[in-house]
Amino acid sequence: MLARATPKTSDTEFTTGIVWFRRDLRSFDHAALYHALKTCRQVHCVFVFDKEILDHLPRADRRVEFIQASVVELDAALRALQPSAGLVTLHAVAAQAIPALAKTLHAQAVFASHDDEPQALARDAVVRGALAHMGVALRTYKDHVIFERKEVLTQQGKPYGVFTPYKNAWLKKLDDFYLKSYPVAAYATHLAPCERQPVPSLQDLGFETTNLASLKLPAGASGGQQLVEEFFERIEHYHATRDFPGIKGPSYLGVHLRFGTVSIRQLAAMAYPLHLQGFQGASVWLSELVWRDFYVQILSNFPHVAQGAFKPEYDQIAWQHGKPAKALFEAWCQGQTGYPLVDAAMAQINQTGYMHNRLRMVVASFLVKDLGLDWRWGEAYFAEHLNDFDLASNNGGWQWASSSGCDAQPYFRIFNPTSQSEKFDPEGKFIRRYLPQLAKLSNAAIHAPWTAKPMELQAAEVVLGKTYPQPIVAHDAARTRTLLRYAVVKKPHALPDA
DNA sequence: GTGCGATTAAG
DNA sequence: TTAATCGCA
Repeated sequence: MLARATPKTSDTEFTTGIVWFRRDLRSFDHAALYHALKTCRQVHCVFVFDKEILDHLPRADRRVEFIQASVVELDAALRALQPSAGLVTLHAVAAQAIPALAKTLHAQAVFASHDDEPQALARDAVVRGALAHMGVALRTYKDHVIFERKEVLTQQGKPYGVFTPYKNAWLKKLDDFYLKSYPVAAYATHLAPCERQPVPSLQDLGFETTNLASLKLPAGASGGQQLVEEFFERIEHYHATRDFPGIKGPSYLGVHLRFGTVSIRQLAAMAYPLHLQGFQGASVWLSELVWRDFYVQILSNFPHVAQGAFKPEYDQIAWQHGKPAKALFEAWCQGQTGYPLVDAAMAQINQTGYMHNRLRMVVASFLVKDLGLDWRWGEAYFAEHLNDFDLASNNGGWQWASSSGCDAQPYFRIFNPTSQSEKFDPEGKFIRRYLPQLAKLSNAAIHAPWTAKPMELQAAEVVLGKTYPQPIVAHDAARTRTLLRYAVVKKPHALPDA
C-alpha cells in the first residue's frame, strides 16, 4: 500500500503556540502539550502564578508550596526534553497575562487543559475572548479525567445522577484508546527556545514556608511517580485497608491528581488490568477514580451544586445559626468537640492538609448531623485546608454527607461518631497519634472518654473539660434534632428505617 | 450536489 | 476529546 495521503506530520497549522499549564504540572502524557507540539512549529510553555487565586489564600498554604516546587520541576523536565527549552513563569493575573504573552510572542494559538470549575470556566471565557479579539485561538483538551462533561450519558442522553449505573456505563465505554498516553518526547524539537529565568520563590510570591517538607508528601512529577510506585505495591490490599485511618492503605495521590503531577490515564491504565484480573483492591481503587470522574461530571452538568443542594428541597433546611452555631463550628475546626475520632481527624487536616477519606465522612456527618451546621461551612473549611482540595469531589462529598447530593446517603442515616471510631480505629492507633493527651486511655475508653470510670481517667492523666473537652453535643439528642430538622425534605411515603 | 447526524480514527 | 469521513435524505 503506497501513498496513503500522509496525514498531519508536516502540516503545522501554526508557527507559534503557547501551552498554558494550570492543573497539569507534568511534561509527559499531556493532551494540550501534545496537540501544541503537533500543530505548532514553536511551542512556548508558560505557568502563571495567578494573583486572582493566590491573593485570596492564607499566607502559609501548603498547596502554593507544592505548586511552586512542582513548577520548578516542570521547568527542569522541559529542559530535559529539549535543552534550549523551558518554562516561562509569571506572577500576574492570568486572564490578562496570557493574552499579553500571546501578543509578545506573536502566537497564533494557546493550548490548555479543560478545567470545569465555575471560576476557571469564567476565567477561560475571558481569555478566549481577549485572544479571539487578536485572532488567536484558545484550544482546550480533556486531560484530568478519563470521561468528562457529556461523554457518559444515559440511554435518554441525560447525565447520570446515580453512581452505580454511571460506573457501569463508564466501564463499558472504557477501552485502551482512552488509557493511551499522549507521547510528548517524540515532538520535543518543537519546544521553543526559552531564556532561562528562575521560577519565583515562595517568598517572591509573598508566601511563607509551611511544614510541607516535613510531611511525607513529595511534590512534582517525580514525587507523584514515587507515590504511584509505592501504592501499587499495596493496591491489592486496598479494599481491606482503606477504611482504617491508622493503616497505610490509601494511595495519597489526591494532591498529585489535583495538580496533574500524575496522569489519570497512567493510573487508570495501571489499575484496570489488575481489576480485570480480579484483584479486589484494584477494583475498589478504580471505583474511586470513577467517583472522581462522576463528581467532575456532576459539577459540569449541574453547576448549581457549587452554590446549593443538588436536590433543591434540601435548601429548605434551617441550619443552626448565630453565635452558638459559630462556637460549635469553631470547636469542630479546632478539633475540640470531645469526640476523639472527630478531633483527631481535625488535628490531621490542621497539621498536614490531609485527612483520611473515611474520616472526611465522619467529620462531615458530625458537622451536619450532630452539630446541625450548614454543610457549606465544612465544605469551605476543607477547601481552604485540604492539599488535594478539588471543588467537584469536595462538593460531592459534602453533599453526600448532608444527604442533599445526587446518590447521597439518606437523610436519616446518621453516623454514630463513637461506633465509627470503634469500628475503624479499634485500637485507637490513629486517635493516639493525633491526640497524645488521650494516649493512655484503654482501647475501650478511648473512643468515648466521657464514659470512662473516674479511676481510669485519673490513671490516664485525662481531666475532662481540662486536658480534653467534654462532648459539645450528646449524639442521641443531636440525632433526634436532626431528624426534625430534615423533616422538611421528607417525601410523603418515605419511612425512616431506623 | 449538499448537508447534517452517525460513525470511526487517533496520543 | 477532536477531526475526518460516511451515508442517507
